Amino acid sequence: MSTITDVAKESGVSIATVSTVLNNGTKPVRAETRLRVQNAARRLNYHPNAMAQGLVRRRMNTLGIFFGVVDSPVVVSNPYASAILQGVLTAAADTSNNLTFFTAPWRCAEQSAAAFRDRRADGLLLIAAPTDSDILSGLCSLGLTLVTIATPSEQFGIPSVDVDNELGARIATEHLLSLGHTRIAHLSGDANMASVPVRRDAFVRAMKNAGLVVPENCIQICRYDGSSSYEIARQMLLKPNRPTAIFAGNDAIAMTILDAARDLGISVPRDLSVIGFDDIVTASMTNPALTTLRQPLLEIGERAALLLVSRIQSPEAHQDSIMIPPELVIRESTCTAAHS
Amino acid sequence: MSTITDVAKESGVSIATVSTVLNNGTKPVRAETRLRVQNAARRLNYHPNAMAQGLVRRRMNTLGIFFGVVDSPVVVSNPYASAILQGVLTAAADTSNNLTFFTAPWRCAEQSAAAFRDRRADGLLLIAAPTDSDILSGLCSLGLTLVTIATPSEQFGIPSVDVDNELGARIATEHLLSLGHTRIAHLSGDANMASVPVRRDAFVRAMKNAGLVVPENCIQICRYDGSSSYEIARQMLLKPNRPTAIFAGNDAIAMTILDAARDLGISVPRDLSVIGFDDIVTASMTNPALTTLRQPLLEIGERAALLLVSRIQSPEAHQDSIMIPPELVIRESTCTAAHS
DNA sequence: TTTGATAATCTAAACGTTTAGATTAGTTTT
DNA sequence: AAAACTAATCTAAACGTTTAGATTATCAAA
Repeated sequence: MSTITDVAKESGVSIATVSTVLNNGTKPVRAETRLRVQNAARRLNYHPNAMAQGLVRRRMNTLGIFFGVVDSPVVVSNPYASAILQGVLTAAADTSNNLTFFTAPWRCAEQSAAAFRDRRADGLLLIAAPTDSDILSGLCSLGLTLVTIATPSEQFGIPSVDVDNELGARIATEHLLSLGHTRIAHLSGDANMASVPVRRDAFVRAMKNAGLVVPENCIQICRYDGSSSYEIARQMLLKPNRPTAIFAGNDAIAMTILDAARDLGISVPRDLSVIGFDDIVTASMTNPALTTLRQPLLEIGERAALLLVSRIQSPEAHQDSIMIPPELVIRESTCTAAHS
Repeated sequence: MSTITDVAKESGVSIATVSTVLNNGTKPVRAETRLRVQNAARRLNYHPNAMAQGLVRRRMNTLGIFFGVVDSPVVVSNPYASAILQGVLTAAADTSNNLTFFTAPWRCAEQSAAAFRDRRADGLLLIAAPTDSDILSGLCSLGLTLVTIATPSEQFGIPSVDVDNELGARIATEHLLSLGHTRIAHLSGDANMASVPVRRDAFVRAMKNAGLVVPENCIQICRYDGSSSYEIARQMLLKPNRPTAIFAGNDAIAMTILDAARDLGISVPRDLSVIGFDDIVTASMTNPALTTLRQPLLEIGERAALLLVSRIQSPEAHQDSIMIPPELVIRESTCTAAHS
C-alpha cells in the first residue's frame, strides 16, 4: 500500500509538495508539477493514511456514538434506537463524517470512560444513558465534545436533543380526558430512564388540572422494551374497577396492553382506550392501530448529529439544547369513554 | 489531554518504560517502577491516542461496514439490514472491536474506492452490493481484508456469508406444490440483487421438477423494499386465470401482496396462498400472519464479522464462504389449494 | 548585470505511540 | 576484585502525515 513518500519519489518532488498538491494547499505549485503529482498519486492508487492524518490534524472526520443501555448491540433491533441511528447516519453522511460505534459494554466510569478519550472520534453522541449509571458524569468529566439524546445533561453544560416529554404526556392525558375518561392509568417505562418521571409527573399534573386524582395503583413502572408490562397490565385489567383508559409509557408497552386486553376479552377501544408514545413503525400495524404521540426520531438523530458537528467546529460557542414537540396521531385504539 | 510524555515526566522514567508497563510488555520492569507509572497514568487520566497507536501497530481494533445500497442511511430502517447490523455489532463487541460505518455514498470505483484504503478499519464488511455497480470489484482490487454478506464474491477470492437462496426458494416452492397449488407466481426483488436470479431459477426448476411450467407473465420483477409490488400484484390478481399461490421474493413484497389481495376482496389464504422470504420481525404481525422462510439474520451478521476478524488475524489462511440454510416457518398465509 | 521581489520547492519538526537495540545497574561466579 | 551475566532502563528510529520556515529558482525593474 503506497505512502506519500512513494508518490513523492514517483513524481520526483518532496513529500511536502505532494501534500500541498493533494490538499489544494495555499502555497502556489507549478501547474506541471501539480499534474505530475496527481498522476503519480493516481497511478499508485494512493490514499492518505487516516491515522497519520488524524495524528497531526487532530481530526478524524468521524462521529462517535454510544448507546447507554445495558446491551448495546440490541439497540439496533429496538425501533426507537434504530430510527435515531438512521437520522444520525444521514447527518453524518451529509457532513462527510463517518460514524463509529463504541461497542464495549459500560462497566463503570473508572474502567470504561478512558477508552472514549482515544481521539478516534472527533465528538460523541450519547444516547439514552440510564440515570442510575455513571455514564453521563463519567463521559462529561473527560472533556469530550459531547451531545446527548434523551439524556438531560444541561447540568454538565452539555446540550441535549429530545422530544418534549412533558408536553407529550400532557397531550396524551388531555386527549384521554377530552374523550370523557376519568379512570386513567399510566404504565411507565424503566425507572432509570430520564423521560419516565417527566412523563409520569406531567400525567399526574394534567389529571390534577382536570380536577381528578389518579386512582390507587394506577401508576405502575414497567420496562420500555415491553418485557414486563403484559403481566402488569393483566393484573390491572382484572381489578373490579379497572381503568377505562391507559396512557402507556411508549408504544412497546402499549402493544403489550393491547395483547393483554385481547386475551382478557376486553375490547379496545370500546372497553378500554390505549395511547402510546413514540410512533414506532409497527404502531400502525397493530389491531386496533395504535393512537400515539409521534416523536420525530429521524429528526432528533439528525439534529443531534448536526449539533455535534457544529460543536466540533466551534468548541467555544455555546449551543442550546433542543426540545422537539411530539405530535398526536389518532388511530383506532382510543375513543369516547363508555357511560358507566 | 495528557500524553505518554506527561506520564513519563510525572513518574520520572522514559516513555519507553511507560509503554512497556502500560502494555504489559515482555521486558522486565521493577515492581516499584511499575506502580509509580500506573499511578501517574491514573492520576493524569491517561489513555493512549488511538491514531498514534494505530500508526505504529497497524491495527485499529475496528471493523468497517458498508452497505452497498443506494442510500446507505436508509439501511437502518430496513429490517433486514438492521438485523444483520445487530449481529455484526454483537460479534464486534465480543471481539473487542469498534465498528465504523462508512457513510459516503458510492459514486464509482475510481472516485469512491480509495477512501476505504485509509486504514481506519482493519477490515471491511460489505453488505448487499448491487450486481450492476462496481462496488465489489472496486473494493476487491484494493487489497483490503474483506468479507461480504449477501454478495457472492468467490470470484475475487473473498469469502461471503449468505443464506442458501437456492434451497430456500426450492423449499418455498415445494411447500406450495405440496399444498396442491399448480398455478404459482413469483414476484422477485430488484433485478440487481444477487439473490434474485438464484431464487427465481430455483423456483422455475422446482416447478419443472414437478412437471409444471410457470404460466405466462407469472414471474415479475419488483423491488425488495416493496415499493413497486402492490401494483404489480394487483394487475396479476385481476387477470382471469390468476395464480392460486405466490412466492414473494421477500417479506416486504409478500406484505404488499397481502394488501393488494385484501383490497381486491381476495381472501388469503383461502383464495390465494402467499409465502415470503426473510422472516423479518413484522412477518408475524400481518393479518394473516405470513408463512415465510426464516433467514437467521443475526447469525449471518455475527458469523460474517467473526470471519472477518479471523481473516484480519491470519490474512494468509484461506477461509471458506458460509451458506446458511433457511427454515420454513408456516403461519397463516398458505393453505391447501381450493379445487377448481 | 545586479538587485529585489516573488514563485516554487524543500528541509525539518511535530503529532503520540511502539520497539529494537544500547546502556547502565545489580548480582553472581570465579 | 574482576569477569560475566542478567535485570532494568533508556535512546532513537519508525509509523505517515502536515506545515512553518528556509532555500532556491525565476523574472522584472533598476
